[in-house]
Amino acid sequence: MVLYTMKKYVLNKAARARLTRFDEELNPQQLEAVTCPGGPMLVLAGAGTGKTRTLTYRVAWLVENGVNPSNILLLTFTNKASKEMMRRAASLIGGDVTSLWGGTFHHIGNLILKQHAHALGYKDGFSILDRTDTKDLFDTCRTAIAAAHKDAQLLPKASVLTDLHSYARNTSKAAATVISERFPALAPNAPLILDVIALYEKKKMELNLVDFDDILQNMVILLKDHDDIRDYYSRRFQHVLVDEYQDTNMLQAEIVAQLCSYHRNIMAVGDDAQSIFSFRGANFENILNFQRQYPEARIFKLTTNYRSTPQILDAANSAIAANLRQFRKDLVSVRGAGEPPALVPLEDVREQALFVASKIKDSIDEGGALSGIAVLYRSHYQSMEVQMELTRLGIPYDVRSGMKFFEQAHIKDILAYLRVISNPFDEISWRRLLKMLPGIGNATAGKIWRYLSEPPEAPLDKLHSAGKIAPKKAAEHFAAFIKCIAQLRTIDSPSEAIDTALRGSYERYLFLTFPDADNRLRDLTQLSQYATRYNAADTFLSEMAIQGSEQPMAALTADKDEHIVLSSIHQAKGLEWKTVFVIGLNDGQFPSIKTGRPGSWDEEEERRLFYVALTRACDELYLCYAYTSFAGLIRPSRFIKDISRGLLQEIEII
DNA sequence: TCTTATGCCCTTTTT
DNA sequence: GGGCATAAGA
Repeated sequence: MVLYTMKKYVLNKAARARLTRFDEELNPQQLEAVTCPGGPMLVLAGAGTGKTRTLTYRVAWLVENGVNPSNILLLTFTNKASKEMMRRAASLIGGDVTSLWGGTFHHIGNLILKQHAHALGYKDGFSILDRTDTKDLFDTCRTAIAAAHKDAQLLPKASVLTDLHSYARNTSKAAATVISERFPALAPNAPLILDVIALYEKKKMELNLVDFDDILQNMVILLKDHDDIRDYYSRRFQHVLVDEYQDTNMLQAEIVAQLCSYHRNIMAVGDDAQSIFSFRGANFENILNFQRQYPEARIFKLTTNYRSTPQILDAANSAIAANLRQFRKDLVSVRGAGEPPALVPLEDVREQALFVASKIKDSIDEGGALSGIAVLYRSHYQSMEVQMELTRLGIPYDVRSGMKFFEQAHIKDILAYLRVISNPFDEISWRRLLKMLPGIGNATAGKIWRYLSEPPEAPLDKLHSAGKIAPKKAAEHFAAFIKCIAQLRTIDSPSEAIDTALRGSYERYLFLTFPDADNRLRDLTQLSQYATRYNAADTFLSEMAIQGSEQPMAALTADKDEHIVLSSIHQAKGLEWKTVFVIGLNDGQFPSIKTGRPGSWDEEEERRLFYVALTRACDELYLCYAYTSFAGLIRPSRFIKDISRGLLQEIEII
């Protein structure tokens, strides 16, 4: 086990002077939470009440009061959020908090797991499966089980199996229970589904692979079953701060409980009305249970909203009021009056795109900042028309939904080269690489993998003789591939490895396969650039898998230009814009088609999502819906009708 | 007959 | 981008 050196943290005089401003810069509610001496605390913070601010000042206050930053753990929903908080905390105290551990559960979990991989039976260089890899592996397991049974076509698709399994693990329930409770339609196939899941778990271990849920589950195992490990980390982290507590699941709540078991200085911040990740096992009842779990907990409430005008806030409060399962807390805006949110009926999605784009154009012409505008929607595909219209008008935008940078085919392809070197048992990546060769499809790739994985020789050592299994058509390409892999084995630097894989074999495939090969090649060159900051492939690969959504490329592309944001509401969480357009507010789209009856649990979650969307806006809010589609007349979202009459202002488009 | 390649649908939300 | 049906190939 690695021991960390604790350096004494000394605060300089200038920093102390800055800190006297705390009571001027925080309201009494925030100040009380920030300066709480310790013990378990739950901060119930409504939308726009300065949650991030409170956490940031808390970090600064702790350090100011002599806590070494390396004894603080800050768990956030995205890595970006924790970096931003750390940066601001550092500037508050005019010191340095870089030794603080901050990031997502998965990020911190990966760091801890690396230290103790052997204790859990992993070999060195395990690969982390991202969302798409997980599905791939489930698909191969599904096919294998299907082949052994006649009625296999009844098996659900890999994506359904992935969700089901993940949900079961995140809620600590048996898969069979989840099937009967949440997927009753699948009940007749339950035995077969359980077989697929069992095979998936077995393969993952054999292939030295770790999926996202493993990271959490392994953390729980390490902390619960290994007294020395729990002792070490729970003593080390004198203060544990958790943001977005309403979106933690069973495993995460358990991890938090274990990590703060020694000092019991836990600060959980959350808002039950913004719990929008229950499909992933998140349970806002963790907030309720907090008081049961820590009976001595102090509760703080933040109810002053600094973000939105009273008109926007009234509409949001009115929208969420229909939810029965919630803590009541009406937020009060301190801002001056503004315009009521606009309700905009439009003929169809095309008109909707035209409206949004022309409004944005007007705003720019009047000198408005692009960075103050966002278009939010329920599902990624709803953004397409708006994207087209913005492109036509030459308005720069950044899309934050759909495929992640690291989930794109060409990125995954090139990383597969590095992955088989780092973890030669990575069947997923082997198959991916093999299928790129002409004439090799699923079946042949499977044959070659079975040959490679046969002991006693290691897969990488057997590769040179695997060409004989491939069809003649692939011979030339296969030889080049073998040569490329051999070359890669001698390279440590991930950046150099990417270049080698590109030149040695991938570039040819890229131009033969993708019409937009130029763009993709540019991405890969940038990826290689980015990789120069890592000197070992496995750290590079695991970071890439875990921080998938962060898109570090965006920062590198030097695209510092102003742009508007198109985002799913889920990804917009925690953010704010001066002007917000919420589009596609039609029943069937939002709430989505699968949503249950009014009053159901599903519907309440969708309504919370709606509430999150409305509360992203500071000054201007547009709620757009279409009244026709290719299918005929469609209805506006039932959530719009929940908002009291008079709070919205209907706009007529001529 | 087993495989690979291709064209045409549709698209929840994600660490 | 993924799933699925179908055409083409070996």
